[in-house]
Amino acid sequence: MGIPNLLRFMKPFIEPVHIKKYAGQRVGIDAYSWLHKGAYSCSMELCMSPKSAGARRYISYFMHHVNLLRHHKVVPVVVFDGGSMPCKSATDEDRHKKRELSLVLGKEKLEQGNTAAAIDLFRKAVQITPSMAYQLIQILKTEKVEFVVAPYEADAQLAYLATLDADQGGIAAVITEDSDLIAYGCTAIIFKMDRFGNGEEFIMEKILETVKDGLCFQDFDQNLFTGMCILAGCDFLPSVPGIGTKRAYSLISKHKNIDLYWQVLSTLKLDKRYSVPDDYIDSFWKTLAVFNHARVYDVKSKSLKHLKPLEERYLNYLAGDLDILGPALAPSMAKAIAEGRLNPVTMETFDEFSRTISPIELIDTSALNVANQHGSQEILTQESSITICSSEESRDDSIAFAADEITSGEQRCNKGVLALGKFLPQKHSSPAVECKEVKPKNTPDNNPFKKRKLPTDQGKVPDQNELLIDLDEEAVVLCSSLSRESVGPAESLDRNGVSAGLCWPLTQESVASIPNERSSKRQSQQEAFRNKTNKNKDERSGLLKFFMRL
DNA sequence: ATAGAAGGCTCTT
DNA sequence: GCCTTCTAT
Repeated sequence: MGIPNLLRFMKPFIEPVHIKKYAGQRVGIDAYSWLHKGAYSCSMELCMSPKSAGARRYISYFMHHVNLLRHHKVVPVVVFDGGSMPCKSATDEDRHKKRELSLVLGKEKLEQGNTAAAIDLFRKAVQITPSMAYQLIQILKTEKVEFVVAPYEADAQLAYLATLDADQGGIAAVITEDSDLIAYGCTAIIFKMDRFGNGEEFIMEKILETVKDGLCFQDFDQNLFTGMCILAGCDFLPSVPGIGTKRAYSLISKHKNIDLYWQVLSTLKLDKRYSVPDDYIDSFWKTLAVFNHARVYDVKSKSLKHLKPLEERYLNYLAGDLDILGPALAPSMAKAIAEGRLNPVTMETFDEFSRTISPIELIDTSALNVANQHGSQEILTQESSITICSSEESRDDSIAFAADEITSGEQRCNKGVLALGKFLPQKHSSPAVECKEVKPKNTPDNNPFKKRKLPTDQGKVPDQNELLIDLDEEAVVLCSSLSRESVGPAESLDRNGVSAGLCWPLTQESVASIPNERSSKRQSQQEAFRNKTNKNKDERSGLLKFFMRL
């Protein structure tokens, strides 16, 4: 993925950073990278029973990270991939086939009882489907998190947003794992951000002016930098065999002038050591055009734009063939895609039965089982309680868990705390008011946003084991990802049924600040919860309830 | 002998 | 993405 070895090559210019550096600013998120990481935590479930509650752990993972940003006052802007680029289809096919193979092999191993090997293969088989993205989008909507589905590459969309001012919907930096962002000329990128908010920062401006470890990009501009990336190999165009980041760098360094690319490419072609495919030069120009002028969605005009305005000279080497950027889309379509209503691959409306998932569902039922195992004593804390009413299995059980109590100062990720509560008997497995957030017109989706597809026959029937949350006058309902407290508990239980102590990624520092923060914030949170609660109540009429007494 | 590319295995909680 | 092996100088 991305440019092989580019990050290692650029290491001297990449510095540690904490997300709080961007407090008060908008930061873009490459949704795919978090979806993919989150999917590791439930790869088996995603492969074997995509509709189970367990298969949705990737959403919890994602929302945790979103909440980490919010905790640090960073405004997240989530960007999803849209349609696939024609020139990338070879790469995509390849990956897809490997994944399908792993899936088949994984199922075989599972049947043979070799779980370890199966899990291994399922991890390799994990794919991010449009359906997964769509489900996450429903959560983002209820959580009022800004998002946009790119017409094509999310990377291009992110790079575009990074060129805008915040008041125009722009972002100050991008969080991703994909080095393609560098090739797109993104100005500020945070790689490898962990659950505490620590990451590695790449600032384009610094790179272009600093000299370090024998590397000097002072004679480079953005365009040359992108050219170097392409020479080193990218998803759109494999490099000439034998050329990697180092040689790409020296090739560009040696010919730093306007006509450089012609010189670079001809020296390459003349060099007997390398065999340059005949169409390489042509492909090179086209790839450069993609990185420079990819189609992106412009929220202001609600239509497609180019990442950078098209110039005459690019039109030349494209020979007018703009289709390599992906087909142009009518504004109405671009808008529907961007807003997550239209599947960018099939151009069909998302299945109307795709369930709208309440944030509350993020609570994995396994958490309930855990609570059971541990007995209510152990999971009691005085401060708060959450009452959970599960639809089927736990109607008589008397337990729950809640959020709160982030104490132990010595550990940097402290105990997620369980509090008490009890399961309410379930009275209304009622024809629950359906969640009708989306009103599509036609048919089944199952079609991925992009490549990496997986047959996910979407259930038309809600899972039976969803949690139901009831409301109570004196209770404040927490919506799972609305606050630290709310998400903590569910996630703090790992799949072995043990409180994992990872309730919230807190640094020593932020742990120290919590008490004050909490008292001052509690009131407004209560208000917010109440509002939200009432709204949810109306909307979902009794589906999913989750109490917290304060 | 050495630099740089290519290939293999890992990644989550 | 990192670590190891391969290959060309």
